[in-house]
Amino acid sequence: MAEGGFAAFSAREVAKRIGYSIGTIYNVFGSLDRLVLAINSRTFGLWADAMRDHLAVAGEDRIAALVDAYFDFAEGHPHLWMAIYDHRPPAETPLPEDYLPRRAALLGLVESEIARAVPGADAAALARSLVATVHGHCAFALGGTFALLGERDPRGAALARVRETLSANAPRASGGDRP
Amino acid sequence: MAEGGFAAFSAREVAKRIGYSIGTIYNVFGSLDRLVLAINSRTFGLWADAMRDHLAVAGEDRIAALVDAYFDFAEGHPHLWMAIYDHRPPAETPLPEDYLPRRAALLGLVESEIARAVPGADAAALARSLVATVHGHCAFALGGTFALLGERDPRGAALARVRETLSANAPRASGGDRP
DNA sequence: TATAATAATTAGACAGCGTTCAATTTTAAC
DNA sequence: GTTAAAATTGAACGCTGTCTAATTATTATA
Repeated sequence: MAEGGFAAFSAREVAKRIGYSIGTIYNVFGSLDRLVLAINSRTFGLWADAMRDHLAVAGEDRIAALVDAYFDFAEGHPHLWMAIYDHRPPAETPLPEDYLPRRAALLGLVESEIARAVPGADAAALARSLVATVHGHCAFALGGTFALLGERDPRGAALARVRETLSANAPRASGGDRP
Repeated sequence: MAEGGFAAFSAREVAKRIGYSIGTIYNVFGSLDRLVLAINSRTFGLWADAMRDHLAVAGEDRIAALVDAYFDFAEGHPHLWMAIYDHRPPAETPLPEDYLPRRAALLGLVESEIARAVPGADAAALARSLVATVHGHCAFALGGTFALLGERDPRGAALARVRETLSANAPRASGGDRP
């Protein structure tokens, strides 16, 4: 998956590489969808770890560190990152038991920083929306859309948008986060 | 494509439905990638038309109309819309001749409105970034991510983010678009 | 109109895919 | 050592994208 991405991914290739037969893959995971979900669940864990590492060595601008960590992981593991969003299993496909907790943990990291940066606001709602904002920039960056449109600093644009939102939702003054 | 989406799309099925053989499809389009690109190119045209229709009947809040048009088209043709972003052809795949112009026309619609709303700013850069912002919200809405995270008003969130950015980049005062 | 040249169309062949399942091998328990 | 349970296998099925030789249809020319 990390090599060829979601489109080139195949259960048969997995079986070949780990030295098992295709049948065993299906006995363990049940379907290709659930195998991919297991991989994506693992990716959420890796992603959260990378985010925590970034935050641990971050200076006082933890928001910039967050955005950087987001982009760094996506650019460092583009196929793993894209597989999360490229894969659209049928709604009834059961999720691996770790899937939701790991995904929630990842969002929780963001939410904590938002809550710290903007104490009064609805941190959960802001976190969801700002993750969507950064995701949009990251998706356009990795997918080539930004290159097509002449955008050369996706990170900078994403960070600018995040800062604008945090400023606008800051507790007291509405013009910035610095008196 | 509109029925089953990108994952379920097949050149053989297309051939069957239009009453031609699979070979003819390949003589005309050359590869599945280029067939999908032709479909996506058409989708950009449909999308731009829908945006223009929305703007034509919009009130004075043209920014809200823009965001609404974006979401309306994506929600009205989810598979067509997703196919644009789900499809990742090899970089060397030649694009249909209308592909780039149509895509540019779509962005141009946004850019014009941004330029009107925020006269002084770099409308092109803002348009790219705000489209990414709205795209992120739309992708999370259609992909189910927002449902998973408890977000119930993706449109409202997207519009709020756009307004914050426009306010922050407004020519004179930095606190709002209304004196 | 008859013929030659060009274009359009076809369907079979190939390798690979996800999925299923009866048969087999390995492991564990007694 | 024997039996019960678990794990593993790979062939079979219908599907996919892609290629290509053969065929048909169309057009231009004599």
